Amino acid sequence: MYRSHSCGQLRTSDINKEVTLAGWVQKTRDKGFMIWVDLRDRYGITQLIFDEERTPKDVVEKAKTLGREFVIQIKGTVIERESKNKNIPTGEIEILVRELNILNESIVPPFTIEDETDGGEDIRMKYRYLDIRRNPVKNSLMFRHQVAMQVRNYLSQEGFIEVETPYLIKSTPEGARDFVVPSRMNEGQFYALPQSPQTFKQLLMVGGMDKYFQIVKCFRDEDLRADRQPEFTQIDCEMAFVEQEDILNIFEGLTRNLIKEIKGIEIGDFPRMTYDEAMKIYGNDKPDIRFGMKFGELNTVAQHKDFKVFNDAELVVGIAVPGGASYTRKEIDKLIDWVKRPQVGALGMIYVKCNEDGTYKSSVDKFYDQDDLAKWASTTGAKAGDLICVLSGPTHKVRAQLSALRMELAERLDLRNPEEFAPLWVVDFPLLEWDEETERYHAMHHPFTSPKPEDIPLLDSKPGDVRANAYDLVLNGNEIGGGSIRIHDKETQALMFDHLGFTPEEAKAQFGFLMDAFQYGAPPHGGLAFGFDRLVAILGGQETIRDFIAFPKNNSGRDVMIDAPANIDATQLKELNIKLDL
RNA sequence: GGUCUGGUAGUUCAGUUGGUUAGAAUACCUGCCUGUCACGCAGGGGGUCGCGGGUUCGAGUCCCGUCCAGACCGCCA
Repeated sequence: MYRSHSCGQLRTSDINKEVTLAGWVQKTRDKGFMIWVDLRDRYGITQLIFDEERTPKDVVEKAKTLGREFVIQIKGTVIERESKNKNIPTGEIEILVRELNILNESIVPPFTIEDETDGGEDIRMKYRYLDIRRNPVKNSLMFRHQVAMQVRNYLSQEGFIEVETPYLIKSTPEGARDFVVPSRMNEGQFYALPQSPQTFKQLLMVGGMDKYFQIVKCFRDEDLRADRQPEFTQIDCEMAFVEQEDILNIFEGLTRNLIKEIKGIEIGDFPRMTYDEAMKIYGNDKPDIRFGMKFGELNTVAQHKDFKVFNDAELVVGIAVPGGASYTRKEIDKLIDWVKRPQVGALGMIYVKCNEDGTYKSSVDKFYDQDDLAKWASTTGAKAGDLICVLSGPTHKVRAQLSALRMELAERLDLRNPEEFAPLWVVDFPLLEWDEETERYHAMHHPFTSPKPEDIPLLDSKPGDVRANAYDLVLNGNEIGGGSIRIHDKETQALMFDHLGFTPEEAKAQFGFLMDAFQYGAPPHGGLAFGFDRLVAILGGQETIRDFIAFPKNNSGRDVMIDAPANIDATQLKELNIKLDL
């Protein structure tokens, strides 16, 4: 037996017990006459004491050789501390050591294994196994486990079955880039890793599984972000014999349960908003509704004067910044520079200070009088003391720009409280989206999403106006889930592929298996998938998902610890019939 | 593919207008220390200033290129 207790376990009630502990040396404090060692494991820290009067001499000598992160086992007696430490749970006791066994030594670690480490991101990723010994990372991984357990319990109780689907599947041109895997046994052919188990879960519905879920890895070969990894985990769900309303209710229940059980916060009915409303009010299909600063469209109250910039614009839109009237000229200029950065891309910004005395001072006083500006203020909901920021231009671009500004200002004004949770359903997404690059429509969600029946006549005349039975679950400005009611008959699916520019032959080659299945009594079905890493990070109050993933990739998609991806040798390439052209 | 920020001791960083032998904290090593717990005290070791080129009497500092890291835009059905 390596240990009788953990390092977080012993209390004053255990005094005089003979115990065996094992763990890592967090720190030694050698006072000469006495040596204290903080012994750490997953459960906590227990202080060991080596004393020149009470501890055998050879054991004291051995204790002097201990370094940070040595793995040791000790036998000793639990005693009461002479001076207690109120800051840790085990702070009233210590172990008077009788026997010390060094199980393994450690070279000096490259950074300190403490909550506030001295190590930067880079070095911690290279030595991730040391990083995981630290409380913040360890706790994040344990938190993830807790959320996963809650999800499994909830869905299982609701009658969902977890079914595994294959990772080696077929590449398809739709959607994100695939990671591909060469097949040795099938010369010149490749598998692809799934971007999601989408078609398989639909086939499970055809198979009568009725309620399916899976906590599953998905793979997308696209550039990374703080909240995006090339391999990530989804809570993938699908149900048969359901309408959109059923799905929203079930997964609203799951989300509400998670927030209650994990965070102890009760949340009522989730608000719902159409895609069109979200774009109009927040310029964004995943609005953060923890704070206001709603868009006010100003075309009717700003396009009647000689200000050409506004008159020529498709959309003139503003937001009220709480307390912004006190900004200095310099601060406002900096804000204007911020929206003019290439990442945001505005050509300029007009502002109106709403003074405390009820007057207005704007950067366009030459064109607009106090009555005009008062109308702007009422449209944007600006109060005395606020600053109205106004952008203009093509609708699509201006909304994105003002939305970026809204989020940036909320960040600066500290309006994004990570302990507050504001979920929101965004519904009625467009079915199709025009792609400038390929000059054709592509599916906004995916090609298996059903159009709203009443909009099907528009498919030929106004494809961009067709709405889908598609919905996203948004939490604090992040898309944490998305799904749709699927197409479940061959004819509609064929019609869809046709509108996406597939020839019938291409459709059959790519998705023939699905359309075949639809001919054998496919039930109406639909579902939803949560981004699990993101969900865990947000519940944990963090922006970045990396600390909730045990071994994440860096910005360039590399694992710096194992140094992957890497070259493979000539024999492997030959076996796979692959020649590199570099 | 693009924009921005950064790269100096094991680590986190400072380094002024280009000017003597590149600093601090922490970590590490040695010694001391009768209750430490961010222990304390004294001493010590530790640097190809990411890499390559250029300007200059002289470059950590200025210029060009390049590599790496991070944030973002594009991209992510």
